[in-house]
Order: sequence, then C-alpha cells, then structure tokens
Amino acid sequence: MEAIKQRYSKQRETILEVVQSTLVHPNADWIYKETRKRIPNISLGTVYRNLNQLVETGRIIKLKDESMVRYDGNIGHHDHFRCAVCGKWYDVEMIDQAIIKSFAEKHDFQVESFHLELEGTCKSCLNS
Amino acid sequence: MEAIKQRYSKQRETILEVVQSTLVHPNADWIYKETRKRIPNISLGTVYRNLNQLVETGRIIKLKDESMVRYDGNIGHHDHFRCAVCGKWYDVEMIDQAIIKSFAEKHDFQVESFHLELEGTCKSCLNS
DNA sequence: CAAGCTAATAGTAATAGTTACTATTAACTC
DNA sequence: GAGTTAATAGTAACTATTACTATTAGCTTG
Ligand SMILES: [Mn+2]
Ligand SMILES: [Mn+2]
Ligand SMILES: [Zn+2]
Ligand SMILES: [Zn+2]
Repeated sequence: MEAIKQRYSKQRETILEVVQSTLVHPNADWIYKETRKRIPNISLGTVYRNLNQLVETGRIIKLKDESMVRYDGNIGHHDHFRCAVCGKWYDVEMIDQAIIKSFAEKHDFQVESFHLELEGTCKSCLNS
Repeated sequence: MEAIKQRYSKQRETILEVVQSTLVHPNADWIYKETRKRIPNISLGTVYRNLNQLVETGRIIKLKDESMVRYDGNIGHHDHFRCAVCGKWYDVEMIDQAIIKSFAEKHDFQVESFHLELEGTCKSCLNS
C-alpha cells in the first residue's frame, strides 16, 4: 500500500486559509464565494473536493447542520452551541476527556471522538 | 392566533408506530419502506410531511447523520454512539442536566437542549 | 346523519447540496 | 526538459428533501 502523494495547489491552500480565517463555521457555499475573491475562476467542485481532503487529513473539522455541512478551522477539541433563532454556531468548552474515558471503561465501544452540541437562543437573539 | 387543528390520519399513526417499534434510528426511506408493508400506497411525501410534524409536536426526535436525517422514537433524553465502520447508532446515557446547568450559569446562552455524540468502532465491528 | 370546511393524501415536479465525469493544466520526479 | 499523473474548471448527474396540485376524508355543525 503506497502512501498517496498530495501535491501542492494554490486552490487548496487558499481554501484552508479561508476556513482558518473565520469563526463563523462556514458552509461550502460561503467558502466558495470567499475563495473566489482571491481565485476568481475557482470551481465549486474544487472547493468540495478540497474540503473533503482537508477533513480527511485532519486539517479542518466537519460539522453537521440542519441541511448542510459546515467546516471549522479550529481543530482543537471543543463543543458547540447552535442558536435556533439565528442559526449561528458558537464555540464552547464543556466536555473533558475524563468523562469520556470513564464511559469507555464501562462499555464495549472504542470511542475515537465525541462532540457535545448545545442548542438554544444566543445572547444577541435574546436581546431583540 | 388559532391553534392548528391536527386531524387523525392512519398514515401518521402508522409512521409513529414504525418509528417507535425499532432501535435502529431509521432514516426516512427505511420508514417509508416499513410503512408501505402496512399501507402499500402511502407516498414518500406523506412520510416526510408526517415525520416533520411528529418532530414538531415532540413525539419523535430528529438526528443528523452524515448525509441524511434519522429519527428516534425514544424521546427521553439520551446520547448516541455512532459506529464509523458500520454506521449503526446506539443509545447511551452520559450527560446529566447538572453539567448543562452549570454551563448555563457561566454563559450568555439560553440552553434549550443538548446532545452528546460519540463516534468510534462498535463491539461487533471490533470483533471482525 | 348529511353538508360544508379544510387538513391530509397520492403522485409528481422541483430544489439544493453534493458528487461524478472529462478534457486540460500543472506539480513533482528523474 | 520530458514524462507522469494529481488537480483543476466546467458541467452533468445524483439524492435527500420539499413544493405543488387535484382528490380524499376527518371533524364540526345544524
Ligand atoms: Mn468551532
Ligand atoms: Mn436514540
Ligand atoms: Zn441567535
Ligand atoms: Zn459497527
């Protein structure tokens, strides 16, 4: 089994920079539009293909929203709060490894990752 | 603002029974096929429309999988383990309200629900 | 219990997010 | 510099879900 060689591409690096430059947890279309400001003729297929590769190589994280996928350049472990009113995603820190370890000892699952998702109303939506 | 009157329909009740009768956390297509065994000419649109209504009225729960939505007839609070190998979802009990309450006190979010999702390899996939 | 109102249905068309395909380009190896 | 093939742009195809429409059937009222 040969290791797959991944060549450099300006498109991929730009996409990565775009995802890493924001806290909005963008979807593919947002990333596409933002990347086109820098590479005007980049195609949507290229964006999707590279987002998938970046997830596979662990350089970004994939999040499941209601009807689409979002991406996150923050690859350290953290959880999320999703506002049901405005749809925004916020980073939160809640669960630590210790809780998961104690779980793993009690069950027959081999836990590789975990993610807590909170839902509710964010502050700015509460104040309006 | 009038309350919306929801009429009885054999289709909706059957769909609910189907979702409640299984632990597989089925998607819409699975539910459609299963319901058709009891109501052979039910349409897929009817399944989707009723699943959405059942979620809105709190009689079933909606779960986000990779490329589709899954449904859960178990409406008591619980978390999930998803096997990355076989794709199966398992019920687990991990997070209690106390953890979330302490979080809510420290932040400006109004938390209405939360859900921990674990991912890894299930026992039967480990043994094969 | 028949008439009227309209929620719900079956069947189908449309939408949206994502993936697949293909000819061409360009990053890396030697 | 030539050869190999990963990556690209552009487009077609796919799939889960929603929207549309004529018809059916629960529920209310007299
Ligand atoms: Mn994040
Ligand atoms: Mn469950
Ligand atoms: Zn909000
Ligand atoms: Zn498994």
